[in-house]
Amino acid sequence: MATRTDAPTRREQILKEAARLFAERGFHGVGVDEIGAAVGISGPGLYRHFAGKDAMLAELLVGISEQLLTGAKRRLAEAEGVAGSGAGAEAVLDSLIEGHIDFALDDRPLITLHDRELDRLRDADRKMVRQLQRQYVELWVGVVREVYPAVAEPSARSAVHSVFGLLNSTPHLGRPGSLPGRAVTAELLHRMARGAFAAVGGE
Amino acid sequence: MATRTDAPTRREQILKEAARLFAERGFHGVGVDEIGAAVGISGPGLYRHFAGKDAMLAELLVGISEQLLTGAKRRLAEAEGVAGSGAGAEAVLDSLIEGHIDFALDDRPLITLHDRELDRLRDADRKMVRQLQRQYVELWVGVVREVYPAVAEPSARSAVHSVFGLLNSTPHLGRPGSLPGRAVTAELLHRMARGAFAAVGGE
DNA sequence: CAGGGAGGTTAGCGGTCGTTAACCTGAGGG
DNA sequence: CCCTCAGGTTAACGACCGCTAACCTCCCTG
Repeated sequence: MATRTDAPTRREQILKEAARLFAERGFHGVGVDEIGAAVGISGPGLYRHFAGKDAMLAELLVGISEQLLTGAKRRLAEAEGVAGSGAGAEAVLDSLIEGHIDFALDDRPLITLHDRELDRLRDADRKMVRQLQRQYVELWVGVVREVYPAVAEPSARSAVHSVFGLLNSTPHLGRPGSLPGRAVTAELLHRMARGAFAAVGGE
Repeated sequence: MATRTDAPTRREQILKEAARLFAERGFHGVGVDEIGAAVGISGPGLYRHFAGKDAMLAELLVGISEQLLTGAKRRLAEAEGVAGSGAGAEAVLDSLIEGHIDFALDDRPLITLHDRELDRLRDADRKMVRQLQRQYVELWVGVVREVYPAVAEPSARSAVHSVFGLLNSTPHLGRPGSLPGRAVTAELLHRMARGAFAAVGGE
């Protein structure tokens, strides 16, 4: 599956810089000239690679949602391949949390965009992103209810959304340098997420 | 101190509608004409009440920050008036959580703005908001470390930010109608917040 | 009853932004 | 050696947006 070690294509450069700028100043707060300047070309040159500013945001958001969902499905399948059921659920939940934390720590601008600029999309794109997000949430809900069978579905769904809020708080934790180390932060977030779920499950 | 039961002034109407619109479409995504239309006047009429669009956002964000900090200080003082120390810390933390949840549930647009549009402020306003936010965080950190003395300060601060992320997830919990009831949601969030802190404190 | 301020209105200016048009250039292939 | 085409460039257009100017109309008050 050829993990990409190639140099990034121009398209990828643009997407990365656009994500950073959108996260910093908001979709409407960034001009196409700035995005172009960030990759060394100027303004309208972007239109050789994207149909428009909207298309960049759409590709970013759809990409994020797909990546999250695909990763979660893979983790679920891997863990179910090992054990039959029961005790495995805890491990799956841990794996989901770990995956989400990796994403939140490594792609902070994307995490920021993910729940901030969704409404700027054209209808078709927004529906697609919403659907992917819903699938991701429902996957978590299923695992959570397997670990804590006493929790009703609406509560589980609220709990999942709230834990996402917790995990997605990484952009507020100070710039990468000031953190006490990536591994320590990841461990802290992981424990808090488990603690939050446990508080719902342990009536 | 005359708890306001009066009809809302025009200024307050404008601020409320502006908050809603800013939260829905972002600061740059809303025009002054739309804000005016939302309160029944049109466009430039707003300038009889505010110096400009920026001033509305500034007043909103400073107001939120002051309200949060003031409420937290009051709760801290009240609880310290009752008990001397020790066992009271738990009660103070519960009170802080309760206050933050009330705010997150009752003023969702403001919660959304609070961590989303801060960068659109003029330097002076942004510094003031940041300072108020910092005081609020530090107040929480102090209480958390009183309840869980084993937690180092940087961890406590990260934990507080993350719990804010958890509590501020209310805008993602579905529109007010679909919630299982305000009291139930508040209880759920409260338990999750306590569970998250406990997971950090109970090594 | 004069007058003045509070709170509106519409017209319009200046700047910015997304997008298109027209043109240029260098590398690869027949 | 020419042709093509990917990937740039600058100029410019049309729309929109924040804000000001100029004006109007009540309502209160001396």
